[in-house]
Amino acid sequence: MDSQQTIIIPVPPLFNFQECLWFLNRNYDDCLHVVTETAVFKAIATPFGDVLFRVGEQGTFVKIDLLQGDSGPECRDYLTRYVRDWFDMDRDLAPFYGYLKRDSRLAYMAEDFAGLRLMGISDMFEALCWSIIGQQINLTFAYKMKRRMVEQYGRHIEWNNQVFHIFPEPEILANAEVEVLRGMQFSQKKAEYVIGAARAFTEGTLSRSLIEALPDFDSRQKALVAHKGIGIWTANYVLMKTFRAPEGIPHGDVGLLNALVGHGIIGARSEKEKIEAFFHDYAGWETYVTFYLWRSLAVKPLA
DNA sequence: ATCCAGGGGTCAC
DNA sequence: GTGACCCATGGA
Repeated sequence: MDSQQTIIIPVPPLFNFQECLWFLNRNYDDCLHVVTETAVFKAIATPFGDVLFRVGEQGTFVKIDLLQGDSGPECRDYLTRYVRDWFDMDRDLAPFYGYLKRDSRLAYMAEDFAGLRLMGISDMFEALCWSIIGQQINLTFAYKMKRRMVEQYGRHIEWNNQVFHIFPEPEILANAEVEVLRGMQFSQKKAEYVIGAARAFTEGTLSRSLIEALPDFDSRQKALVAHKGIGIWTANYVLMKTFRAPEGIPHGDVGLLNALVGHGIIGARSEKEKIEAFFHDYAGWETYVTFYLWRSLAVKPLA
């Protein structure tokens, strides 16, 4: 009985749960999961209904505990795949670490961030909305806006006197009003973009399966950028987080550029050819090195 | 007040 | 395709 509510997954080499957990927490207030010292709680919508689960570590296993919702075998399989994807557990990082260690500027990352995985956002609609919200504003503020939107439009699960939020469905946000989002400090355009994205999903002109069906990175990027409010940065962010496309470099990203300057890889933000050369050296791992550079921007608080 | 923040759209060339 | 310019909304 109890065993049916627990799933264990052997951890792959070069995997460090605590590093991943720390990234999920950082110093931001993400409303879509709750991180403790040893675990992360998350509620999601599944084909089997809303589910609340906890991901922790047990020896050399990642352990998923089902706390609320369907615990049948199909749902457990779904959650297993979900967590494997979320933590990018099926990737062999050895080649990437090979590149890092040959790069004197970034070699320290292979030690300091050892086992950190590129944390994904498997729900493309969520990834898209989040990247629209995050355009050109600081992350602290972006997380606040996301929280207001999720609390207003999303479902939630209550468990142990705590609330766990689920990202809103496109059908709900498609009928949201710009004025309401403006009240949550969305700019006019940002409100229009999010609602527009939700309508594209409900109308079927945009979906994960549509993008997935396209043959290559360029056509996927192109299909995304065709929508209002989605530029290269936003499209590539989605391709990185949802589809895990290695080429999904968030070109022009302020954090990325700051990290490149900070590591002496470029002298100024405008040095486009040096940036290109840098990513050429990490071919196949462009988004991973971007993720690690983002990670380098966040300083771990002293114990 | 000033500059910055995990950009996008428009419009000329 | 590229670059200049404008836009929005807080944070520090």
